[in-house]
Amino acid sequence: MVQIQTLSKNQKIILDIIEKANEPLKAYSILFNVQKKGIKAPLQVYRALEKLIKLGKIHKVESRNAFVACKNSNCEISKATVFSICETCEKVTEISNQKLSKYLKNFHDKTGMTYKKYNLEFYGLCTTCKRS
Amino acid sequence: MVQIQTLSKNQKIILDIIEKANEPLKAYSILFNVQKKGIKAPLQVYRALEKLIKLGKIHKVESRNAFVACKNSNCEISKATVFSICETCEKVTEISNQKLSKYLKNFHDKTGMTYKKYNLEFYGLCTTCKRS
DNA sequence: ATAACGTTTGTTATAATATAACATATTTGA
DNA sequence: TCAAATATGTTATATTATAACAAACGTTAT
Repeated sequence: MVQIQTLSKNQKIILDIIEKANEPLKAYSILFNVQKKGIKAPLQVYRALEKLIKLGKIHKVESRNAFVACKNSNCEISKATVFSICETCEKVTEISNQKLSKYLKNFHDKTGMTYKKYNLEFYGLCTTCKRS
Repeated sequence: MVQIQTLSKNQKIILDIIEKANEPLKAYSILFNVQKKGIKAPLQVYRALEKLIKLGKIHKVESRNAFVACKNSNCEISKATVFSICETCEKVTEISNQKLSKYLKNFHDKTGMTYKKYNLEFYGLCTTCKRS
């Protein structure tokens, strides 16, 4: 049975804000932005974020404690994320590279551990910051 | 000139605890453990952690806000980390795989961004937890 | 030796990030 | 239609991390 997931009110509001932002958003900055829409408490934000992550609509950029909309797998549940992060301007880009994905999906270490998902973050200098 | 880095008192104390632990340690759990040694404030811990990371002696497991000793590059500054994390027992292992390291070191995306370092975290089930 | 510099320490206060616990409402599905 | 699952609202609190300032220490060049 195909599950068509409809988002709840809070989830829609929060996804909308994250999608419209062109940078990763922090939970409390999201909270600030949605207070006029009736979402008053951190927990309401965190609960929506949790669900949106589970659905693959957004990702958490772990090293930055920030959240970005998924640009790659349209509406699919994505458990494999790769980001490039500029350490100067903090610009974050989700990388979609088939070869890399395939390589990582098939990676297995000596221990025989099964990997269900991964998160890879590259840190460096973006082309703009490299110039200046 | 080769710089032989000697650690300061606090740095030694904190590195010692992290090295002796067989699991990632949280900053405040480290703090609790070193209070008998005179380290009383969070900032003292965080400052030592920051330095130890810079020296490559320890790594931060970003998704867990926890710190582990570097098992791989003995005393070298390590900017390329790969961890496997069991989502059930939370066991964390640093992975040292030459092929993977080489692959990631040479990776470059379309944008031309220069990567100085990366952090990769695999999540899954370790062999022990798989059995039960 | 000592001045100058960078690093480390100690300390208090506070900011930023995230979850617990409980009551109620809403949606979904057999 | 009623039971189960999901979502909401709310208050309180836990956890993680940094700001700001003053003092001590360590290294190096004179």
